[in-house]
Amino acid sequence: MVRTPCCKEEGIKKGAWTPEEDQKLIAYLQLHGEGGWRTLPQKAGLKRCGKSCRLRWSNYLRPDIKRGEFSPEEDDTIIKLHTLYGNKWAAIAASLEGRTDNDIKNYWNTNLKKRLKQKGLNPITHHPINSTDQTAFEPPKPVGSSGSARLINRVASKYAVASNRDLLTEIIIRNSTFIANDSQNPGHIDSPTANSTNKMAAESSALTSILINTTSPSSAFSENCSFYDDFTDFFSNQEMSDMYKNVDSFEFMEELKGILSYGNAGAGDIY
DNA sequence: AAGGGCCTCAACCGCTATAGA
DNA sequence: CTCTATAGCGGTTGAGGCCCT
Repeated sequence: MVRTPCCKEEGIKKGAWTPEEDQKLIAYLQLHGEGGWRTLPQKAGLKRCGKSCRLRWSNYLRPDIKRGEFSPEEDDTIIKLHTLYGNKWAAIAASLEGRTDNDIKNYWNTNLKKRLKQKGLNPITHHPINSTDQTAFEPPKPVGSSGSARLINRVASKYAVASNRDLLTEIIIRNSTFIANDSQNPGHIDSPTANSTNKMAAESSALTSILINTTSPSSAFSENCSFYDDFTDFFSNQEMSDMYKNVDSFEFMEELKGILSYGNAGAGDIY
């Protein structure tokens, strides 16, 4: 399709916008509203292409744009949504009021990506770097699998060596409690078709089974782990999907990483 | 003080999607 | 259905500021 170039005409200014240009654009848009970007520059007295005007407005001048530092809550949201969406900046921006996709993209590339790397996580997959266990570290599936169960698989196979069994037990059970509570939240799951007590019992049972039966943890967790399988007996696909969206895997991961002997996995059993 | 390297982020580029004539 | 204008998206660039030597 042949398109008329929007920014290649003679006399079109490029580069940083001056305060005068901003004022002209704001004044015009306040008077006439958004739209008609192609003819806007001429009408507003700007030597810019329409696209440049639109971007300047939508990324910088719009009154509802939030500027300044990102809060820790926003950081968390971006990281979590990046796990789900990847580099879909517009989708991520939709969940952060006042932030533009450009802002988030820049912030990700300059801050969050580095932060994940420093924590030993691959910023693309969000999985621990240098993992060789592809079974346990497969990319997340958006539907039909439980984030928490999968996470436990990963954590267990990677970090269980030289870990403190009691702490691991406590954390996983707490995480299971969270899931059970979440299932009772009418905003998340349509109806409590499965008894949440049974769910917790199933999870605890699966967990106990894993912990008791695992004597060579690095392979046993991923190869023999029945945790995910047990989950599927008690949760519908929709519930699994909802759980995946809502379980706070990153907090969970961070907590585990702080406690387990991360990066120091030598030979040994869970003790 | 100078200058070189690094970092940040606004802006641009190229492309696709969508609406409407 | 085709074509054009516009909107939107994600990747990339480069100016300017900061920091370190």
